[in-house]
Amino acid sequence: MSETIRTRYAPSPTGRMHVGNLRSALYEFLIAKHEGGAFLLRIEDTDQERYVEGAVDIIYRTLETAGLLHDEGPDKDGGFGPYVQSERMKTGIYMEYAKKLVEKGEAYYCFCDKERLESLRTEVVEGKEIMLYDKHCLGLSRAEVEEKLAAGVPFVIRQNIPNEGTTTFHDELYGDITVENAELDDMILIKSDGYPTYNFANVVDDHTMNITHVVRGNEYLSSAPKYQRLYDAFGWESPVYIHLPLITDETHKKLSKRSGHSSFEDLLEQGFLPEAVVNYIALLGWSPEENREIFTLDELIEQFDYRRISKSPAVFDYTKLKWMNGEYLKAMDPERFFELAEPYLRAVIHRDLDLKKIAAMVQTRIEIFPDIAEHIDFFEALPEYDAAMYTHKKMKTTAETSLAVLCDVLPLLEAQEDYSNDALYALLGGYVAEKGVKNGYVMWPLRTAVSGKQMTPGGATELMELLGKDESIARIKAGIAKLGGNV
RNA sequence: GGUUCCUUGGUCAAGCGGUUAAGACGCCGCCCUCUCACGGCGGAAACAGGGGUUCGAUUCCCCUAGGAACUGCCA
Repeated sequence: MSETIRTRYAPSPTGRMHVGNLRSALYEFLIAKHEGGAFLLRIEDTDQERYVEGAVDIIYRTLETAGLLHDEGPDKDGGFGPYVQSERMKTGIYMEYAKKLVEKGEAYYCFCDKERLESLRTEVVEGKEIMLYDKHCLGLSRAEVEEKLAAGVPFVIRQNIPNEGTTTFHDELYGDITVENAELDDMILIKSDGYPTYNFANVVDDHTMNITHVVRGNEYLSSAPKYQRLYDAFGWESPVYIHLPLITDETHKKLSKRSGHSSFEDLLEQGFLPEAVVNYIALLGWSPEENREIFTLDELIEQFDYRRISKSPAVFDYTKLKWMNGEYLKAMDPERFFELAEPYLRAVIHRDLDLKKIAAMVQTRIEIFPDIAEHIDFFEALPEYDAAMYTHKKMKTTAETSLAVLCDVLPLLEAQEDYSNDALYALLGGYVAEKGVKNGYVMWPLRTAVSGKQMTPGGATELMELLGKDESIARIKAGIAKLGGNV
C-alpha cells in the first residue's frame, strides 16, 4: 500500500480546542482511518505572540479523551519529524525552501517598512481596510538586495504572484475553483523574525511529511489558490484538498475561541460525555448512508465516506447535543452510570441513602449530569411546599381528600415493618381496593407529602423505600399538619 | 467594497430528472403510568425568488436576493 492516506491535524497551541477544530481533527482522523491510513499531529507554533503555555498538553489531552489517537506527532516519531514547527525551523527547512523559490523568481525579498505598508492600506467601507502589496521590492536589483541583506536591513520573503492569468485548484467537495491572479496578494512566506507564516510552513510541511489529503475548514478556501501556486512553483504534486463546511453558532457566525464559543473542555465541564460530543459533531456536516445517528468512534471509522460531507455550514445545536448525551446516558451500563453520577449525587445528598438506587431512578430522566441535582434535592431535606400542591384534578384529589387519605393511611404505615417498594405498594394497593378509589387518589398525596415536589424521579412507594420508615412517617405527619390535621 | 463559497421545515439533514419531499432534535396531542421521565402512536412545519433546458425540475444552467468566509509579518 504505497498509496496510504496520510492526514494531519495541525493546530496552533493557543488555548483550548473549540468545537470547530475538534470536528476538523475528527474528520481528518476518520478519513485516514477509514482507509487504514495514518493520522498525524503537527503543532503549528510559528506565532510566538499567540503561544499559550500548556496549550500543547491541552491538545494531547483533548485528542486522547476524544479518542482521536495520532499515529505520528511530537510524542510519536514516525520518521517525518520534527512535528513542531518551531523545531523544524531550527533545521533551516523553511528558509531553505523559500530561497529556492526566490531563485526561481517565484518569491522575492521585501524590505518595506511598516510605514510604507501602512500607506498602501486603503479603506473600502466603514472602517474596513484592505491592502494589496504593490510589488515595490520586486523591482530591486540583485545587487541592491545583496547590499540590504549585508547591511542587516529587516526583510520578509513574499510570494510572487503575476498580475495576469488565473489559478485553479481542485477540491474534492467543491470541485474546481478558479480565481484571477490579480486578486491574489503577494503573501509573506517568511516573516521578519525568520519564522515562516502559517501559509508557507503548512505547504512545506504537508509536502515533506507526505500528507496526501489536506483536510481543513473552508475558511481556507479563498487562500487555497495561493497554496496551489506554491505547490506548482516547487513542482510538487498537490495533495487532495477537502475543505470542510463551517460550524456556526445560532446567529450563523463561525465558531471561534475569540467569540467565546464553547471548547471541548468546556462541554465536558458542563457534564457532557466525550463520546456524545464526538458523535454529535460527526453529524455536523456529514451524514451516513443509513438513517442512523448513534455511532461509536469505530462505527464512524467504518462508515465514514468523505464524499458524503456536505458543503453548507451547520449550526451547532446545543439542544440536540443534550438529547444525544441523554441517549448515551440511557444506554450506559448502570454500574458505569453510577460511577460517573456519584459525585453529582454526593454533592446533594449527605445522609445515608442508597445512592445506587437513586442513580438508577435518575438515569432515564437526565440529559447531562448536572441535571441530577434538581431531581434529587428533596431526598436530602423536605423542601418548603404549598398545601395547594395536594390538589390535582386528574388524580381527583384536593387538600381535603388528601388529608383524609393521609390520616387513614398513617396507622397502616406505622404498623408496617417491611418498607420495600413491593411491600408498600401491596399494602397501599389493599387500601385502594378496599376504598374503591384510583391509585392516584392515595399515591398523589403520599408522594407529595414525602417529597414536597410536583414531580419526582420515582413513585410514592419507591421514595418511601429509599427514605425509610422513620423519615417517611415524619414527612407524612408534616404533611398532615400542613393540611391542618392533627397528628 | 472585492473575491470565493453556500441556500430542502426553527435546527441537523436524506434526496443525486418522475417520491404522498425520508429521518432526527425541538414543539404540540394521545396512550402507557403511584407524579415526572422513559417508551409507543400521531400532528404542525421545508425545496429563497425569477428565468431557462426538458415530456417532466427540489435535483442541470443562468440571473437576482439573502447568508457566510477570506481580504494580517493570526492560524
